[in-house]
Amino acid sequence: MNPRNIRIKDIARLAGVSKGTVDRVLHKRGRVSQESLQKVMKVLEEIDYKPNLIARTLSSSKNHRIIALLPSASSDAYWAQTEEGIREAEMEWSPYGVSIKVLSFDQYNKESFKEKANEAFEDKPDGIITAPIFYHEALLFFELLKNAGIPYVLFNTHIPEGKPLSFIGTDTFNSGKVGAELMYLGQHEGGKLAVMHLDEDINNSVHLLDKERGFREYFKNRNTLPFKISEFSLQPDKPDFEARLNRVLNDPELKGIFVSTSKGTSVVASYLAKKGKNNVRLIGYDIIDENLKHLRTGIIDFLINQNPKRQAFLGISHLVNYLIFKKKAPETDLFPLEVITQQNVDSYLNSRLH
Amino acid sequence: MNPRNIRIKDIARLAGVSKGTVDRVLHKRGRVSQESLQKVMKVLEEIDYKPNLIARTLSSSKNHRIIALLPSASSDAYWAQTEEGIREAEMEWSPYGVSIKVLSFDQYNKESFKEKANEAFEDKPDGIITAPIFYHEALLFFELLKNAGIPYVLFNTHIPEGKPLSFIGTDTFNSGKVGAELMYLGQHEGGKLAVMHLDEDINNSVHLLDKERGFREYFKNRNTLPFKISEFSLQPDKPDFEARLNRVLNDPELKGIFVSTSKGTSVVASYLAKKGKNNVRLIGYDIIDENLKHLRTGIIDFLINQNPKRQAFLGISHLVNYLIFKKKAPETDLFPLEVITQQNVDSYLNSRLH
DNA sequence: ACGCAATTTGTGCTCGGGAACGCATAGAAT
DNA sequence: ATTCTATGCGTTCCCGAGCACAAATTGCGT
Repeated sequence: MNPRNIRIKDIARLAGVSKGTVDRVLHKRGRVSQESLQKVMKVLEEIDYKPNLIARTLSSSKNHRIIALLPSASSDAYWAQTEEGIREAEMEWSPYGVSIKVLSFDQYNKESFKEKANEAFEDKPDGIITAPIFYHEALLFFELLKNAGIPYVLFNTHIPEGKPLSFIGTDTFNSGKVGAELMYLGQHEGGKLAVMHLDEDINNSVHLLDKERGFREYFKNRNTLPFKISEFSLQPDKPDFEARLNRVLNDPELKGIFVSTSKGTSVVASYLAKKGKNNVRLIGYDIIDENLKHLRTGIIDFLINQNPKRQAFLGISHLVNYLIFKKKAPETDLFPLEVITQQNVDSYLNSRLH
Repeated sequence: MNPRNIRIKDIARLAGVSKGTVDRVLHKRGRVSQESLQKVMKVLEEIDYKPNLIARTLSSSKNHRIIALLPSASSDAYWAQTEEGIREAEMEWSPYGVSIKVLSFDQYNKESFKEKANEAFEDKPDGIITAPIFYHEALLFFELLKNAGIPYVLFNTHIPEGKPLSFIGTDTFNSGKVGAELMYLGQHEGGKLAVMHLDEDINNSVHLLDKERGFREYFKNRNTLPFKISEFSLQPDKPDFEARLNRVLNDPELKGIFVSTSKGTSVVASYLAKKGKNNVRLIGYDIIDENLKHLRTGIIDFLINQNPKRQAFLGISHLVNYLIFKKKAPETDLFPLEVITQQNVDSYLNSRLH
């Protein structure tokens, strides 16, 4: 009310020019004489002008269409949570004229991604958010977007060369280290540990291998290494899957399993539950329903939360802030590596998304 | 651009009235004939009108003054982080004309709170955020605020009877359970456990006792209870403090210590470090610098993160969203109970505030 | 000195919602 | 019958930034 904010009009008055001139100086669009420029600059130096974001936005308040290009939610609870985050973000931002269209592709099929990416591009949206799990195809897509001037935000999988507006995700290498730490906790006698990658193509496994590297790194650092770590890449749809998994689980020396994906975690947990085997420490990823169940029974000992819902939600928020409020998004927004246990899982389920 | 949002003007056109009338209907300020009301209501039922938040806010874009009434940051790293959160929130919201004045009181002195609370009230701000650690004094203060129509948000300590706009904090009871779980982890042989409350007046200890209750509850639920839990309330400024603390720490059967405050955690950690005693599991609260140091050396095994910075930041955000955007804040915003370890602490330090 | 073009500067409208204002009409009070 | 009041309803301006366009000024050449 009283000490009102400084407006362009005020600067104009102080500098003895018109608001049009101040506007041109502020936006560096030239057509200003040296003299006027000096006068305005001088005033700007003295006062702390902060444009009214609300007013600025009002005039350009049109509808903003965002496309979310995601792996299909129907096949995978992880991506279902992602889509939930997208939906919540849409509710949050719809009063600002933001609409979000979700395009789903098959996470095991590059062609499907290419097809949907093309569809997204043809639609000429105002912004795109995607989980670029196919490296090369994504890069080509980004090239298109950049040329068309469509801003895009990545989450889940980082492709720095893609130069996105922003990346939202976790530090996969360190999440492996956290997994290892939790494995080591109060379990120092040594034995065998298994790192498992399930159901994943080589294409999108860079960040899974990062997790494994981190996991191994932790034990490397403690030079008295009592553990033998083996890696297993199994595919549940292959006929020999169960046999191979059994072979790993039946090893009496096996002390722990670290699974690199949320879905893989639930698969392994189910097998352990079926065999009634609770003496192996199981550490995996994410609070998807099936993992939650096994966490409560104690089959799963720890989950590392990648927070897919929040990743998607914040991705949209960064995009919207850029589109509407012209705020620059952080280059990378790395989430904390959240350790989920029986006792704190409910507090995660009950907490709000911001 | 094309499928523009529905505006008041559109509703007016569809209903065959003027926008003034629609406005009156929307805001229920009467002075509308039954006939016009019917027409407008009918249109409103058919379409999904969402007011443009940006435009709505513009007209009332005045300065909003918020007062943050907090324990002094100079004496306590926990409250220093709180103040940081306030400052970051101020930066975030200053483009919207929000200014925040921090009033600090002595966390061990009720009179100091009363004095500052009065000062805050006299200032007639547009909103108040406070950590109401003195129960009765806070209630009186809230009464004042309610009568004056000044909205207030609480964090850290919940006083539901105070009927705040919103409470931001953690579930202290369950955080005790998490502490107990971490204590029990891989440590099942039994022994003695100490719960410590340091440096706290009885006044603001309700939530500390909650933590203790939660801690005990966890062990109560596992009926084969191998641990004997004792409680110690010590005050570092008392002459016998060191002696009493020593007596607890020297017990060879002591297996773990759970400290209920951030400051207390660092005090106990320092003593353990000085004595070179690393065979006792220490679990405490918050990533303040001194705790961080001891976490890295392994003196502290786990920290439960109450996230004071984020609590304050979000408190302000809820208040601002209410004041400016007329969004109703959540009644309670309980944070997840974050488990901090050596390996994930950096990811917390590096992550952004939202 | 004049004309014309190039540059500089100012004006005014837009965005959408909020609300004061003022006009018109109907009914009540004098 | 005339004044007064209450009610209904449309118009208009405001908020502050952005931007198009018109107006004003300068500069240059003849």
